[in-house]
Amino acid sequence: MSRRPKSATLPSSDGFARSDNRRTLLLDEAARLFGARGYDSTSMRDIATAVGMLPGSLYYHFPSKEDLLVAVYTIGIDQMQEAVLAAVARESDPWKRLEAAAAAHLSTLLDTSGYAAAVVADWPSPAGSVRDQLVRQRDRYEETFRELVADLPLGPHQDRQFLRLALLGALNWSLAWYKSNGDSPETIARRLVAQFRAD
Amino acid sequence: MSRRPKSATLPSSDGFARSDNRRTLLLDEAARLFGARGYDSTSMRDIATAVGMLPGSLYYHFPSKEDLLVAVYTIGIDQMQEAVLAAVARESDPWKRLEAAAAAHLSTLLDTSGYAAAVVADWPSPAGSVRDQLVRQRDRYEETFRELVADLPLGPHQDRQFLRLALLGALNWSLAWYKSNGDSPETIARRLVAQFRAD
DNA sequence: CCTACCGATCGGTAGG
DNA sequence: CCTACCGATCGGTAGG
Repeated sequence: MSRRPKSATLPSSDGFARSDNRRTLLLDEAARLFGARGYDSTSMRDIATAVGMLPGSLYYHFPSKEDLLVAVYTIGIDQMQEAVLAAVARESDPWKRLEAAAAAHLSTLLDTSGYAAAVVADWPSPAGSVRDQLVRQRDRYEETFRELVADLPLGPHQDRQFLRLALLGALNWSLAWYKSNGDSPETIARRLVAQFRAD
Repeated sequence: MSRRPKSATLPSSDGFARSDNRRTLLLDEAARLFGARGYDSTSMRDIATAVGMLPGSLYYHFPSKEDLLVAVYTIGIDQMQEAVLAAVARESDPWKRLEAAAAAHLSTLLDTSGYAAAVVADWPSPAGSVRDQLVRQRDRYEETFRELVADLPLGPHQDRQFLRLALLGALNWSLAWYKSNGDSPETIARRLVAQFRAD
């Protein structure tokens, strides 16, 4: 459940630590590219160039492109989960808790690292054998939002299932229109959540 | 502003009409594949196979894959625009108008033809020279929603810009979770809109 | 992690 | 719209 491969902080005096630093760099660049262009539109050569390796060398670290995606995806989900849980723990009012969760979700999603963006950008995409595994990770993450919505006092037209779907859609779709020169992700998240407040 | 290339309804007794039927079939299959898998993940060979041509033959109808996307995209936007305007014209209450627009948007988006789905699935993607053209078409379409939201009586926490962004996000993101065996697109759209009603 | 390479697939074209 | 083909690029591998 750590955000980054743990050994990235080891001393670099031996081959193992250096190898791990390269692995971390590789993951970072893969996340950035998958997050910005999507899995299918990113080639192993793109990643190799970004990280300063030759294409074949990537396979020393990951057996396939799909395995690389799974690693990025898992870190991305963990980052969001960790950020949301930490943010929610500081609040007690149900709407304030949801606001905090949305702000954490969005600032992780829109940060430049791209790990969380890779998760959202490739939401339905990878049709291969890893698909079920990725979907399960997402479902587990969304469970937190289900619980947050369960505590909300609702207006007469609202229901919990579609409030959750509408909110997550509003948040995730911001990837399509967000420009980093305007409101901060936190501000955007709070203003999006505000549209669902009936009181 | 027609939904389909007009000549698809011409008699098939000469070469021109037959050629146009093939062109329409080609567009239909391209839309279905772009909508389901996205532009980058669909090859010209996929489309050729679906339409029963050889790969090189596609270039008799469209000079490039990008031109094919632009044609699909334009039809997709036109379909949504037409459906929304027709639906809105039947209502006068502001919320009922927005509901009707959302229902029209979503049933076009989730129908099996894939034209509108191709628009939404490749929202940020095509980075090439056609990008600006596609973005302009979308912006024009979203103008209708801007006007619909302008007529709404709002709650104390709401504002028109973010209500529009949140609603369109909630609607478009349904592509990520919609399964055709549950609620109808119209029902889903109305329930999503209901989450924003403060009264 | 590099060298050197593989077969498959990609968008696209000339000529008919 | 087919035949026949192009150079470029793809994910991936053997051997060191």
